[in-house]
Amino acid sequence: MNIFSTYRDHIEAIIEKLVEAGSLPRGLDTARLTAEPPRDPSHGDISTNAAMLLAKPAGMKPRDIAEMMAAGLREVEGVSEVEIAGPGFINMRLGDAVWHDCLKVAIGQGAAYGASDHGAGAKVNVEYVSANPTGPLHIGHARGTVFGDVLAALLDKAGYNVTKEFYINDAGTQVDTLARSSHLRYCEALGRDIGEIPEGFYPGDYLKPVGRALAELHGDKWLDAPESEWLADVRAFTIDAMMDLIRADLAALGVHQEVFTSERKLVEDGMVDAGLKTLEDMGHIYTGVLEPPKGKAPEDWEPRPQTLFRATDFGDDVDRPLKKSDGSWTYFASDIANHLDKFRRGFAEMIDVWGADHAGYVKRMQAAVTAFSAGEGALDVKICQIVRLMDKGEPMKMSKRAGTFVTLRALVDEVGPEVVRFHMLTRKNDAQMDFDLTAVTEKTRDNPIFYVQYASARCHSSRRQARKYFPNHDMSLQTLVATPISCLTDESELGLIKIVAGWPRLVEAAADAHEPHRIAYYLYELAALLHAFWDKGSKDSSLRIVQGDDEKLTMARLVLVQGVQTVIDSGLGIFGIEPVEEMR
RNA sequence: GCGCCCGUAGCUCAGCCGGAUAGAGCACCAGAUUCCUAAUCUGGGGGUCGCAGGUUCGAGUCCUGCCGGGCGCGCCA
Repeated sequence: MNIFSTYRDHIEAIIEKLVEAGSLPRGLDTARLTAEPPRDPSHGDISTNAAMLLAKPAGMKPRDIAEMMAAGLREVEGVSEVEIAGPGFINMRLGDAVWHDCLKVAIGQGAAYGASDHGAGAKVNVEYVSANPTGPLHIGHARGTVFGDVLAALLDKAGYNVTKEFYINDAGTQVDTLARSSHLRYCEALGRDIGEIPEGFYPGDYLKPVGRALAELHGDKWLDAPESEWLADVRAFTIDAMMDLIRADLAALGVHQEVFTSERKLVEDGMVDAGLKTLEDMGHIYTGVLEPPKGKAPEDWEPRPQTLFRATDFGDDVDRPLKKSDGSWTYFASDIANHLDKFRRGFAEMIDVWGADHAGYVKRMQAAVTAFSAGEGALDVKICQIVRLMDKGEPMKMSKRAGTFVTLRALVDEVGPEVVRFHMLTRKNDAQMDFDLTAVTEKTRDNPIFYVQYASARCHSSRRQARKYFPNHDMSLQTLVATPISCLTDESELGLIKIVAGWPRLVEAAADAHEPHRIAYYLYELAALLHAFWDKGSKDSSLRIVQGDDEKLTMARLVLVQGVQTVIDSGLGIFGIEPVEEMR
């Protein structure tokens, strides 16, 4: 149940009645009609723009429409007060009982609270991480990984049918380099002195075990063999090993993706040829010559006829090449096949999470999706800006020599997966952000994850206290749901309840906007209200949660606390974080 | 040269597909504290929302042009 959409329905019904009565003209468009909490709570609980929205098409004054609607709204169950304000806002106040009901519904649903069928089970594909399989994940992957994972969880919560996908870039020249590097380690494992790892090879120690495994499996048959004999086998073996490494890194962060699509396999299975054939049949491919980029022409640039995709027909700036000069497909070509494959698997809605350095690639990919799906498919690309790793307010230099934090795993080991997950979502994805190793583990209000967890701990603490005072009182969820709570009328109590009641709406809005960071801000706000309420109890003991001499009031307050806990559980659940019960 | 992203308080950032006097945290100043604890709370000062136009009942939010910062710009992925 979403209280705001419930009242939006009431508003629409009233408009309909006014139309029937001839007070408003027929055919009014109410798509942009809102029923939302006003920014300033003193204006009421729910505000609607209906009168202002309808004024022009109806040819009437906003305030006249507002007057008519206000009369109707006053009759709606649960509405205690209706006011017309400003240029024609209609502000409603709801009776306490409405909010009390919301609270009961919330705790009754537990951690599932906020889940809805908003997405109507529509299939959505979220592709994220998608790193080159050439080594362990590094710090730069952290943000996009967490972002994609939590966005997927958020969409799932909002009622979409979500698939979490990893696209393996295993078809380019970089995996040949990987194979050669791996072969070097294989030689090393067989006792050959390889000296320093030469330029142009991957130097990481993580290839040593791969070399040893190759030696064990294949003996010395590739020791002095020409590359053509071992490259494919070594490459396949090493990519598998790297993917195991990456999957382990992801698991350490709490990330588990379901589908891993191999670029190489797409190419080998002929998916790229078939996909591009589709585009060609639609007339979106031609052979032409591109202009050199202005201002920054490559030195060896020379005009050359190429196989091009008509990206300019779909909003891109220039047409994009699909084939390299050696005749093989470009990365873009196989990525088209990748997205076409997803589309054919039933995903009309696709979301890709990319790093900032890929921003220039967005338009062409969206153009391609629009082209091959004839406008039926939609691709949203979420660009995650870079994260500056800091320590005590100073940027950390990340050279491989000095840096112990170049790998994602090292970061997770240092501060814990939950801190990484939460902190990466405390900013909009397209804003740059800092990750301060010291600050994220500090126990202060400045550290959002701590602040929220502290609120969770206080909720549990109050229950523990209550049990001490009333050891015989059943405090199960069933009992709490049946507990009378009409005594919760203090402003701070109702404020908390309203935030709890607003949770389903927030989940829907965050899901629609593909903006998981809104969850973090909401939880922070909820925590702030709880801490404020808690502190009020130390000034006015009648507001303390646990009232040693008033069992009924204590139980009612526990319902409130349970509501707060429910939202924290639900929100942290989306983040993949376990709420704490105590912080001692 | 072109494209994308960003520009809101001294600092770091929110601002819910245009809405009512622009919000937090940090820092600074002054106070509070029997439940989880000075790890928290209350109050205060502080902003021409980069600049200039435009769209309309109404713009931090949409459009155009500038300024400043970041990223990218055939045969890398």
